[in-house]
Amino acid sequence: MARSTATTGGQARRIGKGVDRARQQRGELKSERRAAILAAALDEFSARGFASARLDDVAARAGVAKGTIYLYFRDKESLFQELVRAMVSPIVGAIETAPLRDLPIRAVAEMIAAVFVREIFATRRKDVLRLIIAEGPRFPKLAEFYYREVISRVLPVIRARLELAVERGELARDALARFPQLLVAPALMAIVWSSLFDRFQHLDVAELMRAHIDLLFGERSAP
Amino acid sequence: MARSTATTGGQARRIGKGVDRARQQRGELKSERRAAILAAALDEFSARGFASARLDDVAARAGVAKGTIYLYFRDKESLFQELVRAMVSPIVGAIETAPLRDLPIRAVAEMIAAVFVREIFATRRKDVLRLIIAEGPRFPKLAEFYYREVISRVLPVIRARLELAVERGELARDALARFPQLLVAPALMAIVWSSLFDRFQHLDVAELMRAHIDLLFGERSAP
Amino acid sequence: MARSTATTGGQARRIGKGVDRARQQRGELKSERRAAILAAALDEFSARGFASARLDDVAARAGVAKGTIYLYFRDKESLFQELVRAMVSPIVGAIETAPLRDLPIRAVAEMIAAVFVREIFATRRKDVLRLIIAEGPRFPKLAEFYYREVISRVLPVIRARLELAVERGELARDALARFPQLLVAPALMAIVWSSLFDRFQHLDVAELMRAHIDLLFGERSAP
Amino acid sequence: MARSTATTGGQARRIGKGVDRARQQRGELKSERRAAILAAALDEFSARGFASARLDDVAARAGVAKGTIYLYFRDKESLFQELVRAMVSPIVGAIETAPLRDLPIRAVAEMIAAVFVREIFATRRKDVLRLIIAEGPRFPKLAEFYYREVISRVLPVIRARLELAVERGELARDALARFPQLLVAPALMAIVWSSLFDRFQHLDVAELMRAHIDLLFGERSAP
DNA sequence: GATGAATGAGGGTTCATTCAT
DNA sequence: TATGAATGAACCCTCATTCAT
Repeated sequence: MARSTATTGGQARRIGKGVDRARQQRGELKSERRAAILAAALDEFSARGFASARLDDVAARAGVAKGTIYLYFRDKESLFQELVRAMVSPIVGAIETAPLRDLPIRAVAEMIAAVFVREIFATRRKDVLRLIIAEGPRFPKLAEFYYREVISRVLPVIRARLELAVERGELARDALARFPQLLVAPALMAIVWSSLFDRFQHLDVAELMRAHIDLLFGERSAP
Repeated sequence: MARSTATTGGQARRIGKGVDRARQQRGELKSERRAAILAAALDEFSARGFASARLDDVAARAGVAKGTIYLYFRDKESLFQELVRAMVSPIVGAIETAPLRDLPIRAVAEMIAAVFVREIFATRRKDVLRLIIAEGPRFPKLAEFYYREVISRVLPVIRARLELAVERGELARDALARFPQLLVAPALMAIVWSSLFDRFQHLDVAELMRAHIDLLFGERSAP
Repeated sequence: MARSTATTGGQARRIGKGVDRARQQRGELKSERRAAILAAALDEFSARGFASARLDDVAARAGVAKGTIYLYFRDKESLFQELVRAMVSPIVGAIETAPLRDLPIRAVAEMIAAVFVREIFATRRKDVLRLIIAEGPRFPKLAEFYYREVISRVLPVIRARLELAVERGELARDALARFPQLLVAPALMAIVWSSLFDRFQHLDVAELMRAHIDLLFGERSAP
Repeated sequence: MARSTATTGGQARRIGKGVDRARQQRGELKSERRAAILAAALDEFSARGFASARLDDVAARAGVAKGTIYLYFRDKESLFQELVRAMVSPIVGAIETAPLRDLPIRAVAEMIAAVFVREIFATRRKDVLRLIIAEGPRFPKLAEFYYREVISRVLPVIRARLELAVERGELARDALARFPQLLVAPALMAIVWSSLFDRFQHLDVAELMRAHIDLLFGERSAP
């Protein structure tokens, strides 16, 4: 969140005027504030849901006045949408650009599982996904955004690789290629389970994903 | 929903006076009203979520006055909880009492899938599950109820049968027995996908479940 | 405003049941409440203008809770529009149905002046007119309503009578017939003057109107 | 608007140094900014009324930052008052210093009408008058200012001339002398009508004023 | 039991004003 | 002097809940 300091600090290194430093600091302050509001919004929306979250609380948590939120976001819904966008957008590239063709299909699945566990389940993005699942039906634009930016970009790539695996004989059946959703269903289960039932019965998500892959591709080789 | 008729009819069996008939009719009326309110609540909660649903709309849809809701339910949250209870409770028995031991493990899985598609996905219970997924984090009691009444009763039964399958050699691996969640993850995917993305890309849920079972147990035999 | 009591009392005379009396009283209460809110709104809008008037104050003045206003009016603007309509509508008939043709033109003018002084200037309608003048430019619908309901119905009647006066030789010039606005301009002056300058210099409006008529039609005959 | 340039230019006449030129230019800039803010304020106040006008919009229209307004005016109300003062003050002199005694009374009335049409109705001053009429009741100081600066200076002059006309036999009646408001009532009508009803029915104000004078003083002589 | 008018606390949003730069 | 980000009081409107009838 405060990484920008280093970045812009590097850019402004040799300028050194007061005015520029002020401008630079103002720019930093602005994006820091924006980030603080987004972080606070994620906390509040996660804890209470969109409708019940109060901008008063978001502002207090972000350490700004209520009106300040409206300097950065048009309204509550806008804040929500931008929060989702900001968290979701960076994640797509990883899979899209991965060299899926050159790995064995099992390694592909393991990579996807690992990315999910490391980049989503272990981070705040898990909460964002939960929000999308929970609020999507009431925010058609949100669901559409997620479909367009994530589902429609990631799923075809996975399906293509699965079809290739069928052609290559890596997979005996085309079931997975026809329903790539089956490959990621356990990830969804992990998110829902953890938010609802983990306090009653802990679910080891990394192990769940491994078991899933074992089921699909046979026992794993020696680690 | 109209099952209550039979129940109260039984109680009033041997009385048969006009007054009692009135009382009986009143009893029927009462439970019909209650059912109407619950049905309307499901519609509204499904469409707008718990926080955004308005009791005004629930009352209008149920054809009663707003105050009447409070004659049957303590408050909005109570209505929500009782709605979930009323819809969830009847479903557990089916699996609990099924003769799982006597069926091949694949047939067990097929039965579970069939029950899900027929009794949940094709009914309003799908919406109830969606509500639990979406609102559970904000209603710990609700999540607990669902865990206690459904998860903790159904999952051990399934797991026991899966463990038996491992013992019997029906299953080569214990992955599914260790994580019976993997067996039902596609059902969760079906519910979430249908509520978020079906308008962009339809998902044939029955076929999804079949493909899932093929993956787990090998190609299906001739029907 | 409380005239409705007599009316409905007459209708319900011979029924005399508690239920009906309750219903009757509820109806009365409703229209009394509505009237109280309208009266309070007139006070507040007059004193502070539309934008600065606070519905909190309207509610307090009417002796109801803030939310109650919304049971009777959609929103603040609606309350304002209905206030104007309720006060303006009853006044048109008087001139429209008066037997203008049978009176000398001077008597017609005196009647109009008398109606203005008695029914508008001496009543709350004066404040309503002031509101229309002040807020009309920001409420095109309001100006249109007033034009349609009052101006376009009253002015042509007056003009027709003035044209008849020219034909009959009652008037030497057609100036007034071409610009009937000139006949009522002093009424406008009275309203504006009284709201702005009366505390500095009192304007005797009845005498102003008489002087106006003297100027137009010559010295008045013995009263 | 740019008259201030001449004024401050006169002060700096004999100095002529660079510094002073800078100071002079700064002075010009200052009063230009002030003028720009006043012009923008007139636009916004006219379009939306005092309470609904936003200083944000005034600043944007004037091409300055919001805070800059507060360098020139104490607060929103102050800006409004000074706007009215700046626009109203210059107009009084014209009538006060006109050689009313030497013109026939009809010519006096024609002059007043001409000044109104040319200097007020055809200019932004019309909007200022409309603002005074609309907002005066909520701004006692404003009404007082206008009464003191305009009404109490212009009306007595007109009245005196009308009384002289009665003495001289130019007027048969003293009605106009007793109520000089009657002379200017059509001007008020013109302003109000144009702001409310002109889109439904256009009013030819010049012709209205001519008809008014015809009514008061008889048919006009050949032009 | 049933009604629905009434309540009033609560929250989203606006905007005049301030002040650090 | 000029800026414009920040503030927070104010206000409209909603809606769960109550209660007289």
